[in-house]
Amino acid sequence: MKNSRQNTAAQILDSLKNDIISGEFLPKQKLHIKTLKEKYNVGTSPLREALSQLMANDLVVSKNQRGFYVSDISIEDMTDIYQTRAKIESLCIEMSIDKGDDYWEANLIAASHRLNKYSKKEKLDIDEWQSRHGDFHEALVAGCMSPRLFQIRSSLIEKSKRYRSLWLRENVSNIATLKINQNEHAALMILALERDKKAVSKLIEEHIMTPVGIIKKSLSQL
Amino acid sequence: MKNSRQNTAAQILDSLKNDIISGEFLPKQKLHIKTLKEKYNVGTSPLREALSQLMANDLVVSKNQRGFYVSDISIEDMTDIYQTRAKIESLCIEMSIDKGDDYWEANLIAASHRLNKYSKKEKLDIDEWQSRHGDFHEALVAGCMSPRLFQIRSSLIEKSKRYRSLWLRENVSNIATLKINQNEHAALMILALERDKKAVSKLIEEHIMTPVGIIKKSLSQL
DNA sequence: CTATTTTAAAATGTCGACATTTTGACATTA
DNA sequence: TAATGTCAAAATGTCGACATTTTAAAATAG
Repeated sequence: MKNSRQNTAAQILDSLKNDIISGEFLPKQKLHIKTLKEKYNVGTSPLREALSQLMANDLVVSKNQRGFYVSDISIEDMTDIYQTRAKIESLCIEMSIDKGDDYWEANLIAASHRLNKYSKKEKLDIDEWQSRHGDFHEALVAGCMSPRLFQIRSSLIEKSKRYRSLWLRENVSNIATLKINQNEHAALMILALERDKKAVSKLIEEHIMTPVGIIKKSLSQL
Repeated sequence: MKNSRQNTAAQILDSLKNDIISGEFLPKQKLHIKTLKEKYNVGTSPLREALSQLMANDLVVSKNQRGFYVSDISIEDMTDIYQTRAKIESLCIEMSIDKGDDYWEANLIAASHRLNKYSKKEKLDIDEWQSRHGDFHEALVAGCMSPRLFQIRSSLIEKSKRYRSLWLRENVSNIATLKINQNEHAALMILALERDKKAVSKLIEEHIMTPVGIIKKSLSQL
């Protein structure tokens, strides 16, 4: 009963990824093979395999014969990621509007309803809110129907997670921000259903860029 | 004197990538660890590391405890990659037009000239042409200044290489196609310099989608 | 003759050991 | 004192062996 139906390498990959995104391992920090082996109770091979994949995900960098390091973060990188995310999201939505059918519309309305209801609650669990929020944005782009573009979108969302946690720390208790956010979500849905590509594009780009200012401040304080 | 200043894993990565893209390993083909170890004269660890990274690049897939396979190709996948590439390239160029300065313009003109001169030659080496062609398109998008977007662009070009080889096989001797191509290249440059975003966008998307029809035919004959 | 079970061969994924390279402290020299 | 050189300790990257799982061929039962 060693493996619950999964590779050791794959397990380590998840753990390491989470520990880097959550900030347990800090940017630029050295990742000593020996330490990691002890921490996760694994051998060399699966650990190095996981690190290899994290390299391809830009979360880890390696210098030849000089080991692995958590990749650095910076304001420039953060801005670039968010700008690119905004452009890609806009592209996805425009394609959704071109191709989306009745099911796309229905699912979008449903996801919007779920997010809206939850956002009005008194005591809200941040994880549940994040889940519904993610689902809403996914419903918006679901009509695009391009696996490769989705892959790019997911990858960018992953990359932005490291920075997003900074924004959440500042805004977890800030209800006002959430309300503004909620107005934007409502507007996004309406404009999408009206098939107003130009307007949705503009709004979604602004919407995604919202956290950038706050994260910038947080980063420059480090 | 074992390593000429590079990891074994990195060397294997390059070799394997090339051998998959060039078609030496066929789609869906099983990649036996033992065979690969003998072919490349390496041990288990660096080989598995290379395979891990190729997984992240979608050139290899792995089923748990059932080994590695060259990822499959299909008309749907090819179309999706090229469509996405077209959209991304269009995005890059629009940003270039927004941000490009005099140096961008000058480099674009230079790259265009180099491609143009070479395309008019009698006997042309396909590798040299490809190099100049790649440089021209890179010059077009160079003003965009987004590392992350470039990364996405490069990744898509890599992915399309497997299919592109089919197109080249059909058109390597077809001069007429090249001439049409050359007219488009000239038009692209002129429109870019005139900062006509709409027109460049439209043209570049068509330009990138050109090979799709031919590749489709080649693929359905397999 | 077909379907299930058994069994041996092959292949995968993991581990710990080893050789090579890097690092940083200490000694030597200018 | 600063700069250079030496050398041991630490860390990396690679290898081959081993345990576990999968495969597919032979044997058995229905």
